[in-house]
Amino acid sequence: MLTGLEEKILQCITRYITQNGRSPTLDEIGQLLEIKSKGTIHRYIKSLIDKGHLQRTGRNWRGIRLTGEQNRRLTILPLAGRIAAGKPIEAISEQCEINFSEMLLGPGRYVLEVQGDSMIDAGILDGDLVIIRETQSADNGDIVVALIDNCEATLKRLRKHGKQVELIPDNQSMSPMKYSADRINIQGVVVGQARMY
Amino acid sequence: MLTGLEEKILQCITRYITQNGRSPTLDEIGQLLEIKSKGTIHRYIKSLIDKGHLQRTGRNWRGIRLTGEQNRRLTILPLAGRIAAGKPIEAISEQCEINFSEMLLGPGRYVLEVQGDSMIDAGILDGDLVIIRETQSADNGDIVVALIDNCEATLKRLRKHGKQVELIPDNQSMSPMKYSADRINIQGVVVGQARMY
DNA sequence: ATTGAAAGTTCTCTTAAAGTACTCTATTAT
DNA sequence: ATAATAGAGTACTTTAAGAGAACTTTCAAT
Repeated sequence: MLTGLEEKILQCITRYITQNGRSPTLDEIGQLLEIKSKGTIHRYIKSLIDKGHLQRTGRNWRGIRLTGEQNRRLTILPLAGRIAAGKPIEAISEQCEINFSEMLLGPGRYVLEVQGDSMIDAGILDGDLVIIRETQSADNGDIVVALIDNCEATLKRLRKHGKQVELIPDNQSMSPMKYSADRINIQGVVVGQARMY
Repeated sequence: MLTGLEEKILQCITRYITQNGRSPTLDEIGQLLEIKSKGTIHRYIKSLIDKGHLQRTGRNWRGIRLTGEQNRRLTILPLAGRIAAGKPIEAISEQCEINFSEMLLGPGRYVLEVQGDSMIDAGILDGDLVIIRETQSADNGDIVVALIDNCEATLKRLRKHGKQVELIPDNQSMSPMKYSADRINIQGVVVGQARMY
């Protein structure tokens, strides 16, 4: 069980890490909580480590880590339910959490900002972010980052016809384009899409 | 765990490589970061190599490579650039990272799975996830989770007209609905949207 | 092939900042 | 009264960061 101060310090550290990407120093914690003595802070950090809520990486500065339990909270949000027009929110029983790290993490992931409306029917709007997994190969129907003639890059849906490759915009007012396979270089496939309001 | 300088040097190298296509010399890094001693730079390059964030190709000049390991950070992904149909990927120099934790974290965040097509013109499709920030108040134009008569919940765009509240679906084939303000309860606003493929 | 400038490597020395280990005191609940 | 919690403060150790000297290696011009 945590005491009041332990709780406050743990929250403070969690917030600091999520905001700044690295852990705070003792003095910074002290400033945030208006505690003047870093000796005090240190004592409670230590008891939090003993209780298993924090870890320490070596003796480095800013070497406080959250334990796995808390770390998971960073990319997991509660999935409250389904929402549809005109119905109460339908509570979900089985899977009650959404883990974004599956989408975000992994080797060769990076983000592109989408410009233009060529994928609008797939719900990818101008300004959206797409998360790309680097790969040279892709399946039919995948949305891919394709390099045409080693020069132009574009985001389109892929369809292969033998030695022909078709790049299909998901936009009714645009037409698909066909290329011979050797002109097209797949750079990656879209594994996620996100938008912030 | 990276120290402040290690972090700065890694960022500096990444930016230099994306801008110039080759890695910088120690002195160039020193100039960019206003560090006079290349011995210092070298020390941190070395520890970055030890920690697996950089590689060295033989003993050539400008022989530093990125490993991609640094992309693994929790909710921060590199923003590689903008992509538009028919143009090369436009490299982004200023902000080269996207921090998803801003969207995902914070008090009172939860996720709903969207059912139906009522917000399709806003790029929110059936099956998408929306990240909600709990709040009772919202501004005109916000997409909100609204509770009608304490019974039905719905995801709509909000417009207030005095004591009237309009809930507008972003779907041309559906019509807005007006309610008196006391029948509507705002439960939260959409702060993000995500889709996984 | 030689050579000199540029780049990289390996040290030592220094300073400021951060972490650790204590002691002492005050408050509060049991 | 006693124990648990909370805080101040002091002294000390360790780490991060930087300067700079001395050295080796690489590269390109001759």
